[in-house]
Amino acid sequence: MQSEFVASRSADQRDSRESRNGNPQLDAVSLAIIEQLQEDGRRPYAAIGKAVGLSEAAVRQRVQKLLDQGVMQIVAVTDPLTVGFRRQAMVGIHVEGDVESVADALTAMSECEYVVMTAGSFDLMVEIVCEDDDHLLDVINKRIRAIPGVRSTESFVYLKLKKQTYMWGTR
Amino acid sequence: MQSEFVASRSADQRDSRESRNGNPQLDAVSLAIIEQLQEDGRRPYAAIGKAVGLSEAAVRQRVQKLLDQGVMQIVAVTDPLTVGFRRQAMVGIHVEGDVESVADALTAMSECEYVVMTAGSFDLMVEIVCEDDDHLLDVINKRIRAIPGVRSTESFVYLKLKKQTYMWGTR
DNA sequence: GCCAGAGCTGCGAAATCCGCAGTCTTCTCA
DNA sequence: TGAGAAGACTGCGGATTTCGCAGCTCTGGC
Repeated sequence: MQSEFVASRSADQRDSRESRNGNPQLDAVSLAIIEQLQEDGRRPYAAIGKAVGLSEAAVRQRVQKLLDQGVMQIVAVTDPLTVGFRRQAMVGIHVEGDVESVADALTAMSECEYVVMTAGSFDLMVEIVCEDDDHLLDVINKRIRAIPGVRSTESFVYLKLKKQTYMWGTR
Repeated sequence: MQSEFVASRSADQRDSRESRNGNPQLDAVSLAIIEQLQEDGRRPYAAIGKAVGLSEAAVRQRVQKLLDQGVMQIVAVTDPLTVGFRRQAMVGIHVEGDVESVADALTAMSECEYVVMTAGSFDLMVEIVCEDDDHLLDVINKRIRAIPGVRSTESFVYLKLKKQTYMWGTR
């Protein structure tokens, strides 16, 4: 299973040249490769090579490295509604004590699709994907509020998803 | 370019059998195919076929149909930080008047990665990806607040992305 | 100058993709 | 009730892509 990002990576996965924040430094060619794959994740290496000015083999090696490093992943993404998850919500969380440990507990929950630590009136924001209202209620009231350190929550139930892109770096 | 979801689809793209909300109904086999591609977007059709009990050609036809229908897309997703976007934020928006038109305006902005209409104390929530603080400030104060109907906004700057998955339907 | 490592190219074999013809089932309608 | 249309699947062969590897070039360290 590789469809998960975790912010920190182990040392042996890092590139030799890395920037201040510990992430590998990408050159223009790698960015161009990523752009190609953001348009179509199954585009052949030869076609990408032609677009970015590299041989098929070189593109293949770069893509493999980007995947190994965790810089990028190639996956199917779906509209949750279509796949049977009828309730989604963003939940803002106020924490007392250690925010990181609360975040870890949330990360471990399969219903939490997206967990981010924020500055502002919430300490954490979490996106939740559920099958129905009962499921959502259960997750928020029983599971999230039961985590030690969670002081209060505020929920924003999704009415309509208007846009969802994956085009970072294509601007 | 196909890396964008829009919630409403034109009539001719719809499946013959569709559920109440207008989305195509997926059977267990299509879900299983999606799961396979959520683990690895480049997995060969033959391997998927073996896993779900279908021929290579049948898998290929189903995948093509899922892509055409907009149920799923196969794309590269990246860690924005690695690709040079150092500031991300979730912005909650209070709207007066037509929420949909504000949402459309936000959808048109390339910095808005994610736009969703919500119930709760915000009418809209938007995820923004920027290169730096100046860029973020410009987007929020100059661009978003300039949209007619936007009454006020509240920002939550990302400190740390803890989890980001694409595993809907894999539970 | 020499070595080691990283990155690229070219190439042949193996695997995959792709289009198509044919089969089977279901559904519709006269 | 039967003809016919539509949808979905299989099998197959040719085209394309992927994959592994040997060899080349460039760079940095010593």
